[in-house]
Amino acid sequence: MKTTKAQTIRKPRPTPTPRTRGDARRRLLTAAIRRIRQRGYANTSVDELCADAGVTKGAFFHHFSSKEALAIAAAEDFQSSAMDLFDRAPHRKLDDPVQRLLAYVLQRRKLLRGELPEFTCLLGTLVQETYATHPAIRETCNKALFEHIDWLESDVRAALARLRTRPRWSAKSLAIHIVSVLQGAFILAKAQSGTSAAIASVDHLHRYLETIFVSARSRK
Amino acid sequence: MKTTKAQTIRKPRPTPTPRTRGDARRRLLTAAIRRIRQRGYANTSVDELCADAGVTKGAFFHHFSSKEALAIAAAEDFQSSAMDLFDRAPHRKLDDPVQRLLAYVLQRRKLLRGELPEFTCLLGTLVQETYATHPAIRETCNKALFEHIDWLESDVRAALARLRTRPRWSAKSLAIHIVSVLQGAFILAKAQSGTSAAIASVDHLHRYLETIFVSARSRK
DNA sequence: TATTGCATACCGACCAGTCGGTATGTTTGT
DNA sequence: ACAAACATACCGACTGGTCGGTATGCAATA
Repeated sequence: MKTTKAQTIRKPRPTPTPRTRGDARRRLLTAAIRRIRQRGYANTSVDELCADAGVTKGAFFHHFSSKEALAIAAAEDFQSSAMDLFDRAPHRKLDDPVQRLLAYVLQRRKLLRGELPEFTCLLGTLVQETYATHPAIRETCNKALFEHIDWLESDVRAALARLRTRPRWSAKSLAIHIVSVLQGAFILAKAQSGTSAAIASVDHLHRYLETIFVSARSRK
Repeated sequence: MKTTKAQTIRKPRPTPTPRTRGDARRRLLTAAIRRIRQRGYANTSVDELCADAGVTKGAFFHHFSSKEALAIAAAEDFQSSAMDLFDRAPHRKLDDPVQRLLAYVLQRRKLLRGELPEFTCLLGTLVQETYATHPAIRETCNKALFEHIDWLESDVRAALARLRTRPRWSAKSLAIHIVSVLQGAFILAKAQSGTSAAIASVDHLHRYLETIFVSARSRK
């Protein structure tokens, strides 16, 4: 097991590595977010991920202790990117919380025009596959999903405050419903290989919100 | 590689197989429907499935040409069982299509009280994981999902006929939305390891249907 | 006795993770 | 100012084990 001479001297120049040093982690995360959304967690191998990211296995296990650890990091990264995307949207500056909510739904509707692996949710994909076998991943996805729900809830709460009569359901339950519809829409889009069903469902969600907050006249 | 005599004579009594002959296919389907819902397609191995079903690999590949073929058969079987379950429910005999729809949603809500691998949808789980890699599975799930949607659509259509004013959206779009909400609810249930979020979402769906078909006074 | 319905043994491909090693900074003692 | 000492980033061959699928045999039924 000591050094065999033949092994010690391998190649004079293994790779000149023209790529910038230090971005392997970022590249792996990006590759994972794309790949897992497209092919699922179990069906994505570490080798594929490395090839995708243009790094080696050594780099992978230098930055992540396991495949599961990468998935967890990817879920967290995905969530923070998503929050950025939705929180920086111009309609966020609207004064009316009802308008903010409706604009959010329309923003998501617009996103459906892109490609499938771009608009689908990593969290939903991941958790569906791993909830029973990888508790740590499940918990991370749950946390991220409810972070988003909480974020929505504050707008729902503000919108509810403008209603004349208090409904029997909570602000949180409606925030949950919004996320639920979106997740379901993604599944139908995958089944269809198209977005017409997803759009139809999101449109109904939009109408539901209008019915609640607009048709029922607001206090203003 | 020809037969070695020592291999030919193995054990005098390999297994008396007390199990009834001829049910291996059924057992494999049942095992697959449970297991894939719980652990996903890629993470379910043929060996596990065989162990679960109490059959051997030989039996597996006698009945199914591949793992993919089993998944397709399981999806079809799952769909026909589900149709049975919902179509034979007592509330199906109600005259009012609106009541039938509301009762359907309540039935699904009630199912959420069971265990996760029992009420979740094999089709949604399967298609999310395989849509990009197994076109045949995707297509089967799509077909099954839209069979269910079509089934719902006929009630929606009948319910719409009772409304005074025709809405701008189609009967099919609402049927799609119903399925979408349910699929989303399953994802949240998996993330939560609980059903409170799923129930909240299904309740909003129920209220939406009421708003459309009940609150808006019907022609009767 | 032929066909169907399994059982057992096995195979090559692939997979997550390891390990010995190198290349490139960064800090520190002099 | 400079080099030794250390730390970080990365490389890629290798391993033990698992996977889907195959080859072959045999027992029960028709």
